[in-house]
Amino acid sequence: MSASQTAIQPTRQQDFPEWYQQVIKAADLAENSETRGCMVIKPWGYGIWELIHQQLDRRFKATGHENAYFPLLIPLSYLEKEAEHAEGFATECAVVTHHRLEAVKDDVTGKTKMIPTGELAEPYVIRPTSETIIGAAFARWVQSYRDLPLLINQWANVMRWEMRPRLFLRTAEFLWQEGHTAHETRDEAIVETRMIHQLYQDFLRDHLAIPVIPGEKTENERFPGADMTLTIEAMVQDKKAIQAGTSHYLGQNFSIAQNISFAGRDGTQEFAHTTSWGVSTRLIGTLIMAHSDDDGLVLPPRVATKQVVIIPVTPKEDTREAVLAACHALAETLRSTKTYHGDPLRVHVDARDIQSGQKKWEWVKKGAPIRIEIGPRDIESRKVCLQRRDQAPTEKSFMDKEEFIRMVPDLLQQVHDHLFANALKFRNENISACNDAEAFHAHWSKENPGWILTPWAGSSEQEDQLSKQHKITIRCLPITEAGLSADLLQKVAAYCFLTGKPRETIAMWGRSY
RNA sequence: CGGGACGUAGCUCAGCCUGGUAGAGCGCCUGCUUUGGGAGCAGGAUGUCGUCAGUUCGAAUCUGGCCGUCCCGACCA
Repeated sequence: MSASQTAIQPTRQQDFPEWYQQVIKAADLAENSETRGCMVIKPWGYGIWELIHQQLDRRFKATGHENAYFPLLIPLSYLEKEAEHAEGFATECAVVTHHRLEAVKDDVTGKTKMIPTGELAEPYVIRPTSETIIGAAFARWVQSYRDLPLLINQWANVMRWEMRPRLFLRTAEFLWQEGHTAHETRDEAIVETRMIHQLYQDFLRDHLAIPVIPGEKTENERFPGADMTLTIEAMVQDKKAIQAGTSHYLGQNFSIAQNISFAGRDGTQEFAHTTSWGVSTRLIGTLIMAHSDDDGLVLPPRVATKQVVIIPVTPKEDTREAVLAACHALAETLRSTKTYHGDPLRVHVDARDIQSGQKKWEWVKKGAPIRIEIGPRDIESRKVCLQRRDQAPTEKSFMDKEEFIRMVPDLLQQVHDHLFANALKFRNENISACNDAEAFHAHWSKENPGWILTPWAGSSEQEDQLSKQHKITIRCLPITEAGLSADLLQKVAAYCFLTGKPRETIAMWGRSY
């Protein structure tokens, strides 16, 4: 392969969706399975999820939540209880209708086929989300205001029969966490909804190096059955939006439908206020699209299963043993003495008997944050050859070994900060204010136009009409204290150009995945 | 779910129009050479041609159903 070529083809510029798929393949993250719309998550991809899981789980527990597990199959009648919710998920539910198979021999071909039999009296829906079945449990568990708040999280798989699957971003089955909480008052439930919203923002910033715009969904875009949906919106490198996490205040809709009621402080029966919130393996798709480049995956250090990869360079047979020993010794020192954000460093020595150039490119494509090469000359000079994934693959620097050991956590943090800064800069460059109809329509005639902010006082119908016309949505009504610069916000006019009315909110529009 | 394209070796694809039971490149294995770089040469292995049926003496090739993938649309917290 010639040196001028990128490791991934096509490039982001040439064909972004195809580039995305090629990165997943080159980094060995996941593949399509025989089962329609479902993915096989391979070890390098699953490792990212394990780290996301582990690190988010700590935050959930630190804020008082406990994990539990509920059934995969939900009685159809449960789903029917909340009408809006049922309607919202109706078109993407997989349904289990039988409970056994019968072997039937085909007289013509002689082959045995398994035929479903034993039809169920009541079908089960494979959970698309668990509000209803967890709500049913909550109804039993909550008797008194003393049982509240009830703060539960579940790590699980869910199934939504999507028409157009895309690895990680939209698959028929995906992994996620779903938090479900019940509270005594509206205020407490809203505090919870907002707290998790903030937790997600912090997590994406501090762990995935992804800046997000936090905001509220419009009624059109809300979770079916919710009174309020808060979202975090990430911009990826083709300037589209990805809804990366949501936190819903469900009001008393589900508690009334499912009778989650309790004896209040004054002895009267009251309905609980519930919330739900989740992030999924979609985060992996988001981080791929946010950070990766034309040479493959770029992993933020905290979710890299191998943060430092040491590549022995063994040009001569007689120094081979010494080089390998030095590599293993360095790895062991790093593992046992250094930490990054409280976790022991994850260090890997790639001692495979293949050419070191090939190894290097493999780790470039897999996105290892730091690569270290050690050869006979480096041992002699007590240096290491340092390469960072946030820099060009050809870039290298030599560093005193002791200094490197001391500096590793800082270097990882530099990689993280660099990724975040780049993503933030890119996003800020691609959000603008728009205050008149002509500019608004012109904006969406461009292929990759980025997001715009507009004053908004329109109706749901008007929102719907504009969405259909330009294949856009109001990504959110941004929380103005967070995410967006005061400069930019000031540029949004006080009157809605669509209606002529004083603006009620600011709307952020974009195309999305 | 509608419109289009496609499904042949691990990957990318040729062969199909004009039916005679499979090919290339890359990858893989072996050997030699090379060695601060995804190298070179030589040899080798790998396919019930998505699946089920039909037409035929004979199907990767023709016909139909089904399944899947990709693109566009609809749908999508």
